[in-house]
Amino acid sequence: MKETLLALLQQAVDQLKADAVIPSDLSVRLQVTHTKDKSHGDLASNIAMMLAKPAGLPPREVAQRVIGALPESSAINKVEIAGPGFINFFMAQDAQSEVVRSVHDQAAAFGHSNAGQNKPVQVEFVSANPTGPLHIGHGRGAAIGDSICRLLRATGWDVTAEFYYNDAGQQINNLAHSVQARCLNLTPDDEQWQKDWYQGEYIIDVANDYMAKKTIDAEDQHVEGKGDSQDLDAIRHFAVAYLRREQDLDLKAFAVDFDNYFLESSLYQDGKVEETVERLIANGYTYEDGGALWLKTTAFGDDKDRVMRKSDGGYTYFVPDVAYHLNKYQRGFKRVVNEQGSDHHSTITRVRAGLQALNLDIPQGYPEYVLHQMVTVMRGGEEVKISKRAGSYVTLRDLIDEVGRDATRYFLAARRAESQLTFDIELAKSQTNDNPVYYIQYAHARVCSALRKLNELNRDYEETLGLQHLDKLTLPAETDLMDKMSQFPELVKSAAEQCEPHVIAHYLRELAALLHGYYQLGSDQPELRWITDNNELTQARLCLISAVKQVIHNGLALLGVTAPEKM
RNA sequence: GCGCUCGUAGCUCAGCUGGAUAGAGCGAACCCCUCCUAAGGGUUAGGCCGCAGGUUCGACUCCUGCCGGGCGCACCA
Repeated sequence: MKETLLALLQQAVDQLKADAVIPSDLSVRLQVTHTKDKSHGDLASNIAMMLAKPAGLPPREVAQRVIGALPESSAINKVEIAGPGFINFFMAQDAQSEVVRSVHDQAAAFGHSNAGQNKPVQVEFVSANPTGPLHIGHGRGAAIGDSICRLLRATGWDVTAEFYYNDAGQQINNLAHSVQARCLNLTPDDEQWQKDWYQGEYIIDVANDYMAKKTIDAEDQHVEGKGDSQDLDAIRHFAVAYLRREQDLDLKAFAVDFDNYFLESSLYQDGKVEETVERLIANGYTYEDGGALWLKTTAFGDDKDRVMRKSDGGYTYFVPDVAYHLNKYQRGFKRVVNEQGSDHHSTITRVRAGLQALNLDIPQGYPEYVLHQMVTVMRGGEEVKISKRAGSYVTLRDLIDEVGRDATRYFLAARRAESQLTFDIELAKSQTNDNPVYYIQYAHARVCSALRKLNELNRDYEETLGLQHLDKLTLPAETDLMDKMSQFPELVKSAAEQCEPHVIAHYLRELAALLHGYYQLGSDQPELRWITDNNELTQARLCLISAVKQVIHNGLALLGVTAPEKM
């Protein structure tokens, strides 16, 4: 419907250029919006106000000219000039109802597009250190990152979801020592216990399994516990494998899948870190000072230069990061999205600076970042404090077990990434209308329920017949639903472009509200029920609500939330 | 102190990359089940969009400066 109008407007603009009302070389960005207020029609354009200046005419007069140049179309019922110069379009009913047909035709693909033209994009998210279970912050990253992947896939991108394991740094040494200490039956109260060791209970489990010579059996790794408390390398190897498996299981329970797992250690093994460093040196962006090797990140907008190689010979964390992103680029990912916690935002400048300093024509804004803010967990009005060192924190697994996967995913993805998020466990668990997840899912189930009811009445759902009688759907509640559904494809497109899954969550809440309102009409006036004595009308209505059901299904799928048939 | 980010109804949040009188939900006050799930619907109340300037036909949206919250400012990750 919107596309139709855009095409018509384009013709009108071309005509105005031909008539020399506006300069022929003027590039015009056509804008058509869905109106908030139905008295303003269905769609509106601000084109006249945009063209007022180049045309040298008052906006309302330009509007008159645009309308005059508009080709005849059966899709448009009425056109009005309003306010400062808006052109309001009242669309014909059959132009509105065509969306119902589209949904039936395209089904699960409705809302999808080929905007990405099958180009490769890599999305890196979660990327937690394998030093402990995933917590709610990782959960937010997982929910957002995975939804971004789904959005990009839906819009025609060739997506690779990747998890980067920092399995080579100091944190891993701390992990190994922590496990070793537990193997030796040390506790955090002992004098030998160092303060940067991990105190969590799970470390004891790792130590016990290692000593019991258990085997870690996962997709890409098979590691046996050696049972030797003196072999730190073996402990490290086992502990990392153990925790990676735990994290994988958590993610699986969260319905988050990765196409690739990338190990930081492999960058060292393959000499990629050395290679990167040498290239940076060769390009003249480094210097030695105080026994350390520095990168001139200030040449690329950083506050100060950064140490690459410490005086003890070790690399700082961002060096393998640069090597890793070079690797991404060389793997052919011209577009990369990194979803991570905003507490890591200082890496952005460094990684980008490092990539620029390689002189390989990697674009300046590479890679893209989506940063999410912290999550505060509330239980019964009390904040649940998260402290990793002390081992007392809300794990993702706990949340999934207590709250459920769907609600957890929805709540973590329903807010803009940049805003802080308060996760209310009681609210997420509640199965009432307070809870948007159930509200939306119920709308889906409600349609399913109506179709079941039809069967109980020994009547059939006749889709073809219904689609032939969509013109009978003229109630405001019905056209509102059509209008809302017709917005879905553009919404998905923009959500994917902006990497903003939360808009899908909000949209679904609104669509569900319209559906519930439509249902409720039948309480007051039986003739407004979905199932009536008039079969043609009934079938048309069933087509409409089936379409809504499909759109809710498609939208929830983008968030990784299920759409139950029954609740 | 510097950088990033946020500041919209009592609370939790939207506001489509500048558009028409700022929207939802919860909470508050009422109202609606002989009816396809009341896991629902309706009505009312509630706002100097943090503050002050600027940009223009037009600003919650863009720019600048303050104020306030979060995060980050290591030869840590």
